[in-house]
Amino acid sequence: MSSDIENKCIERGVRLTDQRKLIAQVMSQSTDHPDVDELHKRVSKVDSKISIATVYRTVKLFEEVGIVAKHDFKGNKARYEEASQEHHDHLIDVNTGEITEFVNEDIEKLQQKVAKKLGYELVDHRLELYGSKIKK
Amino acid sequence: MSSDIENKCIERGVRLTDQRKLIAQVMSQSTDHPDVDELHKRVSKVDSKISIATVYRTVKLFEEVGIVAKHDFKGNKARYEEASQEHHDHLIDVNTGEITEFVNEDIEKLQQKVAKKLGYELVDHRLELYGSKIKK
DNA sequence: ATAATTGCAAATGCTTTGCTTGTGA
DNA sequence: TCACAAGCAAAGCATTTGCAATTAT
Repeated sequence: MSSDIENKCIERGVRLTDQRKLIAQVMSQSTDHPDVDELHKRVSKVDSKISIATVYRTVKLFEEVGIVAKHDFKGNKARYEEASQEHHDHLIDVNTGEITEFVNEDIEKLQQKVAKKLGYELVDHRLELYGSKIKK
Repeated sequence: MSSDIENKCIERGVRLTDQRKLIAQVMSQSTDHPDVDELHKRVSKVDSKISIATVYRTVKLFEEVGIVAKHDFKGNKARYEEASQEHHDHLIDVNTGEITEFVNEDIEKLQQKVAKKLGYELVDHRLELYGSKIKK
């Protein structure tokens, strides 16, 4: 019954309030990458009294403890997704905003290589592809 | 005497005011990637009456006509650089904010390939590496 | 001449925060 | 019980904009 996110909260000492449980549940069910407004809309359907400040605080907290991932794609407000074990990057449809996740090991390796060559240890990276659907 | 940016303005029908000339000159001389505040500081040394609103407007205009490039690196305000003919990506020093530009054709090709495989035509992309200097 | 640009301050949009009341462990 | 969380409204921060005065062509 309790979601994966809820378990992670318990593990990581995050106090479980009704609001957090609800936000966790909505995040778990979301397959897209909602922004805070959208998240607030979704949780409001269940609890109409929940404040958007709480959504902001919760999403930030969840990010800090590694439960969700935050993305600042071009020209938009921050969007969130449940943190997954496997790293992946994103392709954003420039027409619809739709997001496709992908993994490419070759690119990952090349990034490491580039950083090293420049004298850096790679601690993070951001790779976003922006594209428009090819009609077939 | 007139900078490269000034010539581009003339070519592209951008009216040349003293403020724009000054901002163009400062951008041309900058080898780093200054944000609007920093740009405003630099131009203010020459013209103390220039408004930050003008810097915002100018930088936006220059971007629209392809004279400068805007970057929204993680967690910071927008930073700008003079648009260069050759595409490049950025490695950001997480400790100092220092930026190193790089080009990697293999990564570029792989990005095209990934997009294509997912059914998209690649129209834009963003690749940023975040690293910390390796002491030797 | 006159349409575009500036400077200023007010407005914006997203996000954070102070404070008082409510609540999970 | 009592430190922490929620709700609300106010504050912050980067950026944009309305308007009257100024300027480039």
